[in-house]
Amino acid sequence: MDDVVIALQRAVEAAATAVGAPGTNVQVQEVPDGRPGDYGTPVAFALAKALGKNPAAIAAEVVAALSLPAGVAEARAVGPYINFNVEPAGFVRQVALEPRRPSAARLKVVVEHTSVNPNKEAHVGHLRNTVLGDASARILAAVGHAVEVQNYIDDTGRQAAESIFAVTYFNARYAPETDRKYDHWLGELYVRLSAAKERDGEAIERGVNEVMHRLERGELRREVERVLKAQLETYNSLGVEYDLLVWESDIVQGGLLRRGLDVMEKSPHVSLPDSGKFAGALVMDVSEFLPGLEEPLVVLVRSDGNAMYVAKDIGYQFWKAGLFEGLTFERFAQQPSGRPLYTSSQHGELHPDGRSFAHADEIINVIDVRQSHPQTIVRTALALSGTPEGLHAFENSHHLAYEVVTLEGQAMSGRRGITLSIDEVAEEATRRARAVVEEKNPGLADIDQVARQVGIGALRFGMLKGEAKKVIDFRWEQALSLQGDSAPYVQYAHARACSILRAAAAAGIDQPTAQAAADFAALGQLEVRLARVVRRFPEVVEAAAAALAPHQVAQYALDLATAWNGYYNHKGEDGRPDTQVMRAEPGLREARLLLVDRVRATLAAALELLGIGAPEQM
RNA sequence: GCGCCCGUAGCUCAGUCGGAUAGAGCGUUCGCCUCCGGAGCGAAAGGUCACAGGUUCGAAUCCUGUCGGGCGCACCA
Repeated sequence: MDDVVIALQRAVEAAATAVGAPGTNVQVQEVPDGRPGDYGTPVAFALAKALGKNPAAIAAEVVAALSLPAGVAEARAVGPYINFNVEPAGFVRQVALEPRRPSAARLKVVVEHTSVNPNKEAHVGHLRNTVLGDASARILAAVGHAVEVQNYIDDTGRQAAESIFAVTYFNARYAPETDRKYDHWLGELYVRLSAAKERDGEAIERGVNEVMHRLERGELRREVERVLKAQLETYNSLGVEYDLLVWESDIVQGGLLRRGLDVMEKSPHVSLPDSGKFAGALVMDVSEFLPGLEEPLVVLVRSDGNAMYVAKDIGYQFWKAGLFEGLTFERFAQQPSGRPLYTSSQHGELHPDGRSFAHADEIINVIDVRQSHPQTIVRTALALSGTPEGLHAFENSHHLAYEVVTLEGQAMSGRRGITLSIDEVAEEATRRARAVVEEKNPGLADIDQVARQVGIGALRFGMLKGEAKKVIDFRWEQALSLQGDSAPYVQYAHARACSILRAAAAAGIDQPTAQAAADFAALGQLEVRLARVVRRFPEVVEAAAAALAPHQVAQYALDLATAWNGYYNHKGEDGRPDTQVMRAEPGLREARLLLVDRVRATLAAALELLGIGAPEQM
């Protein structure tokens, strides 16, 4: 059987043709609570204009001309609206047993996220990036894309150099047993070095510069890897995994920078002025694509011969789009789920384990909104390259910009000590969740795991439930809340459904048994309302993927949990519960059970897309 | 100065393509476990959707302007 909404759309279109308005675009939407009907359409408004009659009259006419599709019980004009009631039996049955899937896309999508400087522990601002990127990758994969997650390692930057130099400068030695986690330990040295610049600036400058040169030659890879591994531990503990680490030093040594510049140098927009402000530097004129800029010239290579970050990124983006090769890879680690993590490497191979990287149809860069300007310039370079591939990459690359996370209204700053690490927050979140689980459910077997799922879930959800372009001011009570608009609210709804299904299993009712015995005709309006929300899931996922907006999935999860909780607690006119599942009479019981099972699976799927666990008990 | 983003309940936020009475959570007040999990549910109170014009049968949503706030405009990244 066709999906009801699609069938209704077609039926109304046919009726519109019959009353003299062929080709009308019909939208069918859920009827707001308190109005008659399950689905409805405002199409009469549009027809009124075309046909020169009033909308209510048209609505009546269309109703008369309608031939109702299977599964729809009734159509009626409600003022200018045309509303429909579905047949509960068929509708709920379809929702429960024949879940729709998102339409299958099949593009290669490269998502770059995290990309934290490997010189200190990651903070909650990075958490937002990572969680947003991770959820986006999951959602894109859910609609059928082949997603590759890359994490860019800026190992040749000043920040990495300062941290590494700090170790020798302070003659520090890391003691794994007694010292803090390595990235925290190193981060502290980094801050100390910044402070020491006041009295010993010149020597530190010399030392840092020397380290930078060694980094560029890839000589200090082990040192960088050590911090990186500590950072990855943090992300893995949040349920975040990657496919590939791309090192900036490899981009340079592997020739991506050179090849990118070769392409750019052929562009008529790129020049090497021999006089003026930019004498001796390689500059790109972006005015054609970015008009109105005060300074339309962007430096790619400085007059001293050093490439700007933008130039390296251009090479990297070209490579992502498949304009050229240049990187080789090797296996780096096995991640908790078993998914292998690869890394770029000077002595790797092009196709390790038969894998192939980059060659993206679509490129998504998760990076904070303050980088919008340089991101735009990098993207513009793709267009200015003058190559068809570059133009294609330009059209298919997106900057997923998100606003910053502030701490009590203040911008985070490691140097000023205004910062909050992910590890610290995650630990506290888990601790709080554990206290609640112990109180509510003392005998729970895997309490540690559940506390993690709930605590980390709350944290992730807090980062994802709103739009990316809104600033998040981090506050403990809000970020770690276990009630209200939160992950635990959704998880609780899920656990509640699981509990009913456990009772069913104990009574010997499994899926096939339930399907054989279910009497969907016994269902009513309450089930239709719940099923209506369930039905929406695939379109929500599609929309979230198209808009790169994981918050739409988060909001949906809340909607579904609310609908389910409302159903669960519903009382009839006599004040007694009238939606019980296991205490309902046979037939009705099984039909409700199947719907509850679908609710459970949908809640779990929505949480999964957000990277949040769905414990069966909590 | 130029550019981008934001402004919806006391606070934090939802609100695809313009559609029905603008919805949640937190906080406040009241009610609900002799009923499958009360981390829940129901109800009350709380709104000139920043402001002013415009388009439209219809605007929180689209357009223009104004006012507030944030961010960005390096031979840094």
